[in-house]
Amino acid sequence: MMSVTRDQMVDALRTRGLRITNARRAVCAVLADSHGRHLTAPDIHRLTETAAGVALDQSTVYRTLDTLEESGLITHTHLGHSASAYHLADEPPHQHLVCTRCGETQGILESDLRTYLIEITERTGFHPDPTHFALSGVCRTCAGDTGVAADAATG
Amino acid sequence: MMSVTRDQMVDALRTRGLRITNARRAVCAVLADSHGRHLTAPDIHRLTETAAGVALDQSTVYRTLDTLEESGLITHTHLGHSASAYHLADEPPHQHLVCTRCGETQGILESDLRTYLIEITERTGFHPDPTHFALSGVCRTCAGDTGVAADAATG
DNA sequence: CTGAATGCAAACGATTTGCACCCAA
DNA sequence: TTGGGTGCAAATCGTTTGCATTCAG
Repeated sequence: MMSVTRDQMVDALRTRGLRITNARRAVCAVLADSHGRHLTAPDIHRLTETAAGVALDQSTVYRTLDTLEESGLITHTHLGHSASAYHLADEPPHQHLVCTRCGETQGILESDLRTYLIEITERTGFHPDPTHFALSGVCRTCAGDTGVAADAATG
Repeated sequence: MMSVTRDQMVDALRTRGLRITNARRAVCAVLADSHGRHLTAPDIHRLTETAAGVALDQSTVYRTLDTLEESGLITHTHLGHSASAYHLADEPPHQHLVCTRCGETQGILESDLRTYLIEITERTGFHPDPTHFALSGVCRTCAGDTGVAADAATG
């Protein structure tokens, strides 16, 4: 299942009447090549130079990410610690689960949370979007390690 | 329904063998007086001077908040934008719902999300703690304003 | 040619840290 | 008395901004 290519992203920008620059090509290339990993802005900044061979200023990276997000090509998620994570918008919507013990992040599809989303709306009238924030807790492995799962305390 | 008082917090610190200082008394006073509002560290810093009449250094505020959190008296939540929010730990555990349109934050009790929590654990083995991160979406009012609720897009 | 993008440098807001000084116990 | 706390100043990290320069269209 191939996701968007760099050229498709670039085309989308062109269609929007935006200019196609080396900076934008490089950032798109890095994101198109991210294979589902969550990259932070500093990550992307590094990778445009390392992987795409284009040295950009950090401000250009941030401005480009804003542009891509406004164009609907990417989204970002708050994982809590430090920088936020950027994804291709064409990945299936999912919520991130961050383990407070080992720090690992896994995803759960938004479609798997149907019951939850409906429950919140019924109780509060609020229509939730679980993709924008992570959810913390204790992952299967860490819970299994100690046999304790109840102390899913704030970390 | 009265929540913890400043003196109860201070006593808890004393019991833990920690020293009782003006700084700690002031921070506890501000928090005990927060009445469920979510205060950021900079808020608390300001309030210790404004409301408690004690001028503290910001680093002292952060160190004190860490101490209170380690002592189990408070918790913090990521609301996404800027600083994180601190609460008394004796408030019933709840997840924050942040509206991407009007910016308002409401809470939903963790106990009301039982189905959700169980569903996630069953599907992934992950034991979630919904209190540490907010959840974004569109609140009842904003959804009603436009009649549109489907575009609960990341904001 | 001309405004949209970029680079650069500096600012910003939240948070952290090293270190000398001070006060609670 | 003494080390746990504090203040101060500076550093760190992510992110933003003002402004002059450059380049895509």
